[in-house]
Amino acid sequence: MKIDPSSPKDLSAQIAQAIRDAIVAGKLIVDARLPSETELSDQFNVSRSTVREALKRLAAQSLIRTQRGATGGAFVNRLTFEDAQAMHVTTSTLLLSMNDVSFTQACEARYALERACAVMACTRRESSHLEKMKAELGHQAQDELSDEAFCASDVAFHRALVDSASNPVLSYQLAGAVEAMQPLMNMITFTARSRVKILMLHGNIVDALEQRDPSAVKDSLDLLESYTQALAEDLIVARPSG
Amino acid sequence: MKIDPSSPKDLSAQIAQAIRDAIVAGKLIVDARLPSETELSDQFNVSRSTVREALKRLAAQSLIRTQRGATGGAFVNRLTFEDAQAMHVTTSTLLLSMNDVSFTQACEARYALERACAVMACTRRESSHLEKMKAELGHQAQDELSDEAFCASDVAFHRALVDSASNPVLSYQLAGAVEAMQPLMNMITFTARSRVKILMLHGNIVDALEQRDPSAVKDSLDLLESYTQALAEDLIVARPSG
DNA sequence: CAGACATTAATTGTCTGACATATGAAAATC
DNA sequence: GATTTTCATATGTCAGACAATTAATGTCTG
Repeated sequence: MKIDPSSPKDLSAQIAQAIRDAIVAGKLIVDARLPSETELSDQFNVSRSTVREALKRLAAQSLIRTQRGATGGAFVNRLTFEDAQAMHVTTSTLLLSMNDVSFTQACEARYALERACAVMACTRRESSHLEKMKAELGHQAQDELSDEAFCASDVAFHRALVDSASNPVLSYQLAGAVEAMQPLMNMITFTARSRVKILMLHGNIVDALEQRDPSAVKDSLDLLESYTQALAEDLIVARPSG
Repeated sequence: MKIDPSSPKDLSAQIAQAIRDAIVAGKLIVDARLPSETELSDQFNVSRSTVREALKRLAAQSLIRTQRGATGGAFVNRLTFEDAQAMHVTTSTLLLSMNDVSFTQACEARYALERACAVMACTRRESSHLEKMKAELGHQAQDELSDEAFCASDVAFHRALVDSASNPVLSYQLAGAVEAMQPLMNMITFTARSRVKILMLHGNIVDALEQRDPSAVKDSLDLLESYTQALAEDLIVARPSG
């Protein structure tokens, strides 16, 4: 692991990259302990502060964890699906909010991915998944729900749908797409009538899943997508200024 | 933005979180300049080193960029699809390598997502996409290619397929799934015979896309998935120890 | 001997102050 | 007016110190 002091990049960035490469290449395996900060500063011939900045960069990516005390130090972290998913959601949310992606485009991507799960979910879904979805339906039927709460339940419903495909890799990949949509969905004002319609469409999805009917699931998702897009369309027409 | 000195979390982690929250909430917009490190250390009542560690954490997530000099400082970064995609690929790759995810599971997720693009690609694909895919086919036909190079071309082919759906949100989401598979694919030894077969299946996909035939694209992808899974199956049988 | 308690050593977390380096803007000079 | 110099400001790096945490070790006591 070599460092170039004349590189345009910060020393701490170079050191972080060197350690990251070692992890990706498998030279540092999970739970392996890195040399202490003092040892690293000797190896790289930089100050301890610089090493620490490098380690903080890696910690921000959940690549390492640190522990104080006698047997402490920095350890290669096992990246869990949970951690990765949380990072993915944050990144996706910011990506959408910072790049004025059209609602149409984001929505299209989301439903395209969800449809991909639908077929698998039909063969794999268990009763617990259906119960989770039905619980969310019950929640969405409450009149006094705020728009935000309605959207949050909507996200939970779709997360359950994705999870019912019983493939954690798929769930992880789709979490970003589904959850990152929430801020955009929150912009929609759901009237009582639109809520009833969405509830009905959600019900169709659950029914189709219950009967393990892939094409019915696909059709219900298509309808829901069209309706969501139409609601967003109305929003743009109603508020052309903002 | 408040900091709790008695919290179990590091001060630098708390400060990073506070600034991150401000960015996500839109209180700090793109290209906004953060207070200088000295000002931040006064505001949070911590030392400059602690502030710097917090800023490095944010920089590691591409949330800010820093610039030296008189008018320099830390600025809120516009997260580009390119940045987000690179981060997603790194995370996904590590996630798969650290959690002994089965080839079957990862492969299944990948093809499920690709199928989702297929329908859209049929209506949206442009000739440039087809040309890119055909170029990769030509590449894959070369006998002297190493297994690694063959896999790399395979990834490029599938990336082109995903991109031909012309939805950047979709491309971003799928890049992780497709590219993270490469290390797993690299474990497969591609015989001359299996290469010919894969080449043929890839050809079928391109043909179906050219004719804008969604069900034909889907069928070719199904065949390719089955064949890939079968190759992996052979690998496990042939090398049960490793 | 067993358990409670104190000591110690190792390690990260934080602070302080200094200097190096980069860079735009203002001032001085031609 | 154009060019050069100076300067102020900001991040990048370094060095050294102390605080806080924690496991291992040593010590005392019953």
